[in-house]
Amino acid sequence: MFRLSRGSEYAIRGMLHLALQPQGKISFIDEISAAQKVPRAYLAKIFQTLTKKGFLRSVRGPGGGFALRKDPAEITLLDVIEAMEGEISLNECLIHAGYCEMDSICPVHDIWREAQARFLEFLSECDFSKLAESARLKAKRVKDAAK
Amino acid sequence: MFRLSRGSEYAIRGMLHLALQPQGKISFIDEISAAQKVPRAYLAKIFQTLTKKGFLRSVRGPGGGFALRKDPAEITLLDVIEAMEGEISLNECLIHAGYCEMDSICPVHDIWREAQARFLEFLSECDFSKLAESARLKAKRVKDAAK
DNA sequence: ATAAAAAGGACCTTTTCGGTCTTATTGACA
DNA sequence: TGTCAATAAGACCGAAAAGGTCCTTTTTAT
Ligand code: FES
Ligand code: FES
Repeated sequence: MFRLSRGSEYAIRGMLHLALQPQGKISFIDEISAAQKVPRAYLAKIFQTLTKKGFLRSVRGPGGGFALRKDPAEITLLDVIEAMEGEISLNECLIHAGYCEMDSICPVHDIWREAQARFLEFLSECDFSKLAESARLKAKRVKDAAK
Repeated sequence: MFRLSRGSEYAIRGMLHLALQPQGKISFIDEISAAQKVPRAYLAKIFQTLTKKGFLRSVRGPGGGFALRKDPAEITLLDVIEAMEGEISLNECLIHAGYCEMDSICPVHDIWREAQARFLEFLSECDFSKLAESARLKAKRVKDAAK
């Protein structure tokens, strides 16, 4: 179906939520899953893997929760998506050179490579400080319009 | 996993095979599936749907087979992929406006829309006459190198 | 000690993928 | 007219992935 997984989407929404908090603030899963409308248990699992991958800092025990481990500007959309889905390749043939015996003949190969490169580049240009910024702008616009 | 389906790949390889034949030449499934290393029965099914979608012309009975129905230059990669996978949208939220209640707030939405637009544009710029052309070039290069 | 959090992992249902197989049709040709 | 070579149509299937749930363990603030 060629669609990003829900897991990635949830991960991104969750991280964005954290990026919008005051720096270093610990939020807990319940709050985030409610705010972002993501199933609690699922989000918990997602945050576990994001923690293992080094994007989040987790604190256990009462008052515990999650916060970003890195500067939002240091985390790109691509990073998060790859953390969730593994390395992205549009096509089996792109996974490792040599997988496809037709490499040297098949002209579609080059198209995939180029399309993928552009796509990844675009995603890697988008970091969470930018996302947070534009989320704030959007929220403001909505508020202003309501007045 | 964010990968194009094999179905699309096979479809593209099959169409490319046809695009490389002299115009109007009828090829049969057996020949194509052997040349492109695609399971015969599967390719047959794929060609059925490509026929229904108007990309191929099919001829039944002895000596029957398939040929392109349109000028190769009139068929783009995007056309074929969409024929196989349905309309592409990177994200559930992009399928129809209004699906996602967070449209007006979520900043990721715009990123998806843009990324998708670029991706689709790229694929729609690649038609089968170009592909055939570069396939011929590649084949020639391989042959020359073998000398 | 208690309770509030995350960590870890087993398990589960539904959907999609990537096919196969069987049974029609169709039509060229002997 | 019968036979055979081809596609058409569609039922069916196993494996994998998506998208979760649930339960137990560990940590830790109070
Ligand atoms: S089929 Fe492998 S690169 Fe085209
Ligand atoms: S969550 Fe729907 S657009 Fe971002």
